[in-house]
Amino acid sequence: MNNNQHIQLLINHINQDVILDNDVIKKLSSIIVFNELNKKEFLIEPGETADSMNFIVQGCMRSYYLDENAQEHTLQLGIEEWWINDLYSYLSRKKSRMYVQALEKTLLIQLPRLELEKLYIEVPEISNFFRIKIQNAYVAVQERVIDSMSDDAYERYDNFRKSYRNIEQRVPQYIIASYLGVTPEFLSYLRKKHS
Amino acid sequence: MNNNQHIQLLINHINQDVILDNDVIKKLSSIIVFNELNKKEFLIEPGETADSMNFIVQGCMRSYYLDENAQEHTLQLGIEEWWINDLYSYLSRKKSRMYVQALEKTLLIQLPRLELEKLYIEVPEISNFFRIKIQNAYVAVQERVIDSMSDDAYERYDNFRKSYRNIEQRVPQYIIASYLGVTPEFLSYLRKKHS
DNA sequence: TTCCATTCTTAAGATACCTTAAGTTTTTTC
DNA sequence: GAAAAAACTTAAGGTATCTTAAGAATGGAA
Repeated sequence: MNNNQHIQLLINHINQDVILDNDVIKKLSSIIVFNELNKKEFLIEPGETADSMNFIVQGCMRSYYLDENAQEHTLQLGIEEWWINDLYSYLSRKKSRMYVQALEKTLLIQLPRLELEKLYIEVPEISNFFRIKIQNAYVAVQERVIDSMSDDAYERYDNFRKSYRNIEQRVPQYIIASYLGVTPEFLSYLRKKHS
Repeated sequence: MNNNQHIQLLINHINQDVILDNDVIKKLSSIIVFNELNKKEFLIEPGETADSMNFIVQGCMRSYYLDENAQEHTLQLGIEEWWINDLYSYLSRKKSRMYVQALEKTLLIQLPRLELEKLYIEVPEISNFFRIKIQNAYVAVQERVIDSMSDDAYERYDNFRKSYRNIEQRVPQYIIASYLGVTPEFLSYLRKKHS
């Protein structure tokens, strides 16, 4: 695949929510930065500030943080046509406390914050699109709070498999466990019990 | 207290984040709606759509939802000078699945969405202010996900007391339990054990 | 002031989930 | 293709939290 096809993937994705004309597509294309990450490579590490929106063209990524006991907790997973970021750092412009990492060799389209914000002024559709994305991110996080309070671990795992059918096979189980908030051993036990 | 003093409370609150001149204050004042709720009265119930931003002038409120087993789960608590809402419903304009309820006789200042959005166009400071509030809401929810994965129930209770010192005394313990994600019996047990 | 409803506590027994440790399987590296 | 590293499984024993049920304390209404 060449860069034009990659850009087309992004345009099609955005077109699902708002309509972009050719002029806007040209403007948007002009601020795109491609970034290729190897497996296990970090896009963001604690102390850095997230300064772009990141669209996965090809590959698989996650964001996670380490608690006081150096335990990993995965906050977000993403594959092709998902956005990945530390949205907190991006929005607040403060230093991240998280890692954003490639789980496979991954190709990203990045939209730098400063140039994107200039585009918002000229192109309300782009502004609307990211407003919707940020709303969705809020809803997704709130859903997790709700789930973590009302569901037990197996129900959460079951929900996860339904919502992320394509992701499950590509991600090690210990990372799924760290997303669900259980130990890998307990997830393994649950899988056996319900199989 | 009279309405002008109540409006002043809101203005002072907003002034902590952005600077409003007299002209803006006049415009903002003109869209304010006061709303008084009795104890246990609902501001929002499932099926309704949140159509205003709601600032607590006096009183205490919470938002919660019921899971499949009719268990209450408290998502947000607020007292004087806090905002309370179902932000998901407000932002997405979809029907709420939550209750937003007064825990005491409560006086609100409401800013209707349609008029507020008109103001955003004229007054970027107001738009910025709510952008910051929504960012903060996102961060707060994400903090809860992180806490629920890394802390045990007593740590969460301890964090809650530090963050919401003024709220703890005004809210029944079973509601705090439903915020922390534990049973009231277990919270009672924890309090005794650590006292 | 009394009564009824609401909230809080206590305790016993049950369950979900964790810790540790060891062995097995799969993936990566050279 | 062999060796090393990473990921997964199993199982035993422990801890955190829940369920149920009953009684005690508190608060609101008449």
